[in-house]
Amino acid sequence: MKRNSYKTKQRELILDAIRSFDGGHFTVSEVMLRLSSSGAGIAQSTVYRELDRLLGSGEINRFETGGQGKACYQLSSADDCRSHFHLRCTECGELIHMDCDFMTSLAQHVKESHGFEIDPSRTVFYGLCSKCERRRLNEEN
Amino acid sequence: MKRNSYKTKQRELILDAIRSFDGGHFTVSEVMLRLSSSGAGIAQSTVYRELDRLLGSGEINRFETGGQGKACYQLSSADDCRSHFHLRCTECGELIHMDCDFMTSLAQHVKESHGFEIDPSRTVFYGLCSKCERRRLNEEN
DNA sequence: TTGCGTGCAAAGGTTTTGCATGGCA
DNA sequence: TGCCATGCAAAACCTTTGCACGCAA
Repeated sequence: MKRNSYKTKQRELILDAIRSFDGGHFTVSEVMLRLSSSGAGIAQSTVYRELDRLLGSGEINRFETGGQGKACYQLSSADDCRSHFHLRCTECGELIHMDCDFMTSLAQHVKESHGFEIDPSRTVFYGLCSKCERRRLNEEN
Repeated sequence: MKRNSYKTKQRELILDAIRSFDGGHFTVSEVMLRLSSSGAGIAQSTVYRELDRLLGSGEINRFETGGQGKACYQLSSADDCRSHFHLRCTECGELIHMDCDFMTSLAQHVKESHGFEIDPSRTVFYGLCSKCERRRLNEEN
């Protein structure tokens, strides 16, 4: 038997909690919150270890939230993530899915000119969405 | 008198240390190292507070290095930050700085076609560096 | 029975904060 | 003199790790 082979109640509960975010992003503390409000007494270290495992097997993705804050995770889904990139607004937090040929050539360019194989499923562009940029401009006046 | 008004020896020394990185990136601990090797006895909290101040006044930028590691800073210079993106290898963790015109047109495209203003200083591409990819290919055989 | 998984607590590392003292203006 | 800036240490925060016990197979 190798690792990741046991089916335990904790793993089931953690997966349930993760799925309850409906494909959206979540942090460790958010998972903990859902677990404890469901009455499950699961240690934080167990959550961290389980997320590491799911990360390793590709079942979830982890992206960076910026700053020294908490790590942000997301369930990977079949059609998701392989073919497109994500944009996250640093102001309102909205996650935008971007299917775009330009990105394909971007990955190609980075591969050819910089020898780096980009993984779109793990890459998030940070910046300002149009709504927040407009609002910010208005506030400046 | 408002804040940021006093000229102190510590500020001068910290600025000197920052400039000694020659426009390159640096972390708080690296700044501390240079300071202490110069014989300056400056508290870490002072460095943090000074960096916060410089960040607020726009004299330096902070970008996301990924993971829960240390924050990475860089002196802001007019030409630098527009085309400067980062690549992080998910295998070995190496952070690669990529100065590239292609990225400028990328940002332009995303802005025009998707209405999203990318902030290069906060965006990190994740994937495999050439070394790790080669190693992985070798291991598969 | 075997050894992976879990819980608990402590450790680890970076960043923040409180408070008394020091120093610029 | 008035206050901001500093130093020191403790706290806060997220994450990792060590170890003994529990439990799936």
